Amino acid sequence: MTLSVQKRREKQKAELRSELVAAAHKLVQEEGYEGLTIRKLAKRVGYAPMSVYSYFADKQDILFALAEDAFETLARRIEEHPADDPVEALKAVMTEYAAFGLGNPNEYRTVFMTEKTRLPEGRSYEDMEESNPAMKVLISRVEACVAAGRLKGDPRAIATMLWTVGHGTISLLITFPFYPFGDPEAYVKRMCNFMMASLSEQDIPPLTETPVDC
Amino acid sequence: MTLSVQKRREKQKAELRSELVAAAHKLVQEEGYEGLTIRKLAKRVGYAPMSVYSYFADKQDILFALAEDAFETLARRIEEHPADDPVEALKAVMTEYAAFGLGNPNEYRTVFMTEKTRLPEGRSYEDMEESNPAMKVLISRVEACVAAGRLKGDPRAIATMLWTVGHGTISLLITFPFYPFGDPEAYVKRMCNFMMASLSEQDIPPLTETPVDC
DNA sequence: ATCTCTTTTCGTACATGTACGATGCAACGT
DNA sequence: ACGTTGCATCGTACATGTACGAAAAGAGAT
Repeated sequence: MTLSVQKRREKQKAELRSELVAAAHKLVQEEGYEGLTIRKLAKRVGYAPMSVYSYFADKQDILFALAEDAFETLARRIEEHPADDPVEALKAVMTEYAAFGLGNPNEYRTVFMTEKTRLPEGRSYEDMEESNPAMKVLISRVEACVAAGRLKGDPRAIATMLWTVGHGTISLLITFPFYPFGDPEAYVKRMCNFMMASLSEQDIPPLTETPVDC
Repeated sequence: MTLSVQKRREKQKAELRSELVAAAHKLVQEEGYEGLTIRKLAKRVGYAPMSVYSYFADKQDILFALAEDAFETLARRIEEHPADDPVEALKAVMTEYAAFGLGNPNEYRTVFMTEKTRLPEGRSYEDMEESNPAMKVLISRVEACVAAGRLKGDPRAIATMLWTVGHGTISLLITFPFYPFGDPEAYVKRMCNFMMASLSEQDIPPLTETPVDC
């Protein structure tokens, strides 16, 4: 029964890992994001500091795990959102996404604004789409708009452009809170409406490998 | 001559500071961005590590100083750019800006993607516009487009929206190089052209403090 | 039961940013 | 000339992430 032993080991390891994530979560709740240190986390679960590295490659890996939890909450909130009109449904993705980013700047930052030295255990962008539930629902709602004739063009390209603008909006609002964007929510809605109005009047070609002249 | 003494002191200090910046620059050239440490920098100029803190508040401050140099180069490159048509001149700002960001990801990151705990010695967004030469030229070229009747609406709002999209484009390209945007330059041009086409068909209202419903 | 090999745990050590306070020096008031 | 005051310099110390390798624990073969 070598296999079953292997499995048990892996399950144990996964359990300990999520115990660590839970402890990290609590630590962040109690002492703030910068209060999360390897040593404190280890002490919480009764480990030696270096033992944490049996479960996480480095500190970033822990932060990613925390952020992943948060993003799952986001995906759930998006799904729960009413979606009568396909365009409104798509707008809801962007506004929920923005609300999440503004409400969870640390998590947003670790996922979307930190250097990706190594992609976390995955290998291609497909992992990113798989692992980022928000991206999946974004594409599917773009496809719904295209199917309904409300948008025209390549769904992936449209989704990528929406992502680009949404990310630009959120990350600037996070990084420069003192810049006079005006009301953050109003600015998010402005960009969202602007994009939908603009996209609905153009046929968006697929993303291409070859450079194109101006 | 109390004043002259004061001035001399300040000048000396400024000189030493730029000597430090120069040394930091050389260090980065030679050993890469993460090779820049306070201790190495201090050793280069024959100081004790802690003496560096007489000239910089912290390490971020040094990185900002390095980035400022780089951004001045960017501003110069933009100014040098041919600008027959006002719309083309505006597009040139975005493409040059993007080329700079993609070519100097570290500097771009320190200025636009790191947490702003304390704004560097300044106090309001005006400092940011003053200190960021690229922003100044962006606004002035937007104003030129509005004056020429090629764009309609509030120049600051238009510039901010362009900045938002440009930043989203650059920062995603920097952060997710493996995502299939296609050719980076092509993607930059796509977003640039898309924005100009879209903006030219809408009247952009000023940024507002009050939230607006959808 | 004993030995071997793998995996998990952890002790030690190091580089780094930086807080705190001491030291020395230069300008100034008397 | 002399004490005072302010400031530049720096020595020491600490928290932190983490590399390296040792110790311990567990599984399988004999």
